[in-house]
Amino acid sequence: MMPDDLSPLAEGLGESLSLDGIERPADRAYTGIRRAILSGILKGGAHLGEEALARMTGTSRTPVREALRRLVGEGLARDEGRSRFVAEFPFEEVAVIFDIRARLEGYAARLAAERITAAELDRLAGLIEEIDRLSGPDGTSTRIQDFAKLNTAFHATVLSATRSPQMQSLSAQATAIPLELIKQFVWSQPVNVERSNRQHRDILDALAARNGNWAENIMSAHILSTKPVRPGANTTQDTQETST
Amino acid sequence: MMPDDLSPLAEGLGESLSLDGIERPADRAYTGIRRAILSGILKGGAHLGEEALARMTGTSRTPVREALRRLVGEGLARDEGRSRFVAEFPFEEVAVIFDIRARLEGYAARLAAERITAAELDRLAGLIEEIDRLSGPDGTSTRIQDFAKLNTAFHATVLSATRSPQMQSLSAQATAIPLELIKQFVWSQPVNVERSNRQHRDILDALAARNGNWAENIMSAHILSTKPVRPGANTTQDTQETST
DNA sequence: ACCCCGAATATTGTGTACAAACTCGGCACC
DNA sequence: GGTGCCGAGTTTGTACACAATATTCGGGGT
Repeated sequence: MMPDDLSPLAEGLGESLSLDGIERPADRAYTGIRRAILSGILKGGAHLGEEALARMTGTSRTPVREALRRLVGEGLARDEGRSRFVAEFPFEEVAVIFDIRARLEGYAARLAAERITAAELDRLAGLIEEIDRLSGPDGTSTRIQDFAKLNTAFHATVLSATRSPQMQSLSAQATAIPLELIKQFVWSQPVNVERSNRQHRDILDALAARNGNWAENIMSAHILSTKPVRPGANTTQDTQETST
Repeated sequence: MMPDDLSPLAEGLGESLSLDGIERPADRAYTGIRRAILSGILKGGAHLGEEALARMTGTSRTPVREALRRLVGEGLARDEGRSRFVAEFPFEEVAVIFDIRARLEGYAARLAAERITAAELDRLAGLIEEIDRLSGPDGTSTRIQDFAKLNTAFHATVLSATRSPQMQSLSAQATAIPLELIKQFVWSQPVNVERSNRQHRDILDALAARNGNWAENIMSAHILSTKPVRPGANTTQDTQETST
């Protein structure tokens, strides 16, 4: 049975990897709006009108509404009165989010150290090698997009090794930040890719050793090492209120 | 001093104060389903049929749908295939959630120590006194419901003192757990109310002293002191993988 | 007897119509 | 000339109708 009803305006931006080839409106609306926010097409503070988003994503208002609810829940959009707006991330807030991630994913690494499987450890090792291959050939940058993908996969693997739905849900929320901000602050320095991967190796070692304390602390340090620095700050102190 | 500070997550057990007596269907659906889950009326693993919930809450499927999305986002419901089910909280997961809360709210206390206002400090002091009055007159228990409300208000005040929407959103999610489980594990021992309030006083002192390190650690300890213990465990070790 | 296939049923997904609430602008009245 | 009220337009909220899909049960075939 072939669905002859291939969506009329199917081209759009959607290059989804849906297994069936079709993509349900709800997903298209959600991923479409989300990507628009994360990529900066929809800027912080922009009004999220349902009608306009429905046109933009090629669906109707119903899927858009549900997408908006989810986005509000994830912190990418905010309710304000009756309508919704793209969440804004002032620098202070981004800094807080990184400190939260340091603690959250640190604890995740602790849990993972107890529960991770050999297969998952292998996968982490594979990802580390892939990242190495990225930074190996041509000097450093230009592949930031690829690095981001592999890096996300690495962290996602650790997260899923916790076997905790709450942990995964909370981390997902804490990780959802417009890339603009990250790129702007962190990934401007190309050296970070190699350092980051060295830390990945340490994390893998800690997990393989089943050393929860080590895993928590190295993961926490890993994330703090990527914490953005306020543009106008040259070197030390200032917003370094973090430690334990 | 109740008017100004209406924290977003103050709805815990709180009864909504419908101004006109009218309540919008969306709210009724959301709070209705949420309370049903938290109170145990809808048990873990129960199927959340939209039609049935619409009848139960006296609305139509549309508000129910949006409520379900939000609940999934909060971790109280889970998607499974096409439909939704009440989230289950095995003991291991509850333990993890408390460890997460210890870190999350601990960091919240650190932030609050930097940003809290005198008015908020006063409010905290007032709440502590109210809790004292609860446990003062008649021995201990029976007022667990009142304690829960004041305790929630205390923590919500600290959270809102962080001025961080993400922190508040994440904590709200980490705090949403069916009360059944908490009561069953933690509040069975009546002594905890007094000890808990002594810790509240310490937290207040740390905040008033603007000592972020102290605040983080005492808050973390406070939450860990209420962490459930596996029913079959008598005394020490076992699931005590937590520390830093 | 068992397996596979198909229809009937139940449940969710989507679109749309309509209602309610808010906004903004103009006009009248003070 | 300023202020307040009222109405048109816009946007969100709610309900319902219909479509699509999963599920279950029954029948027929091997």
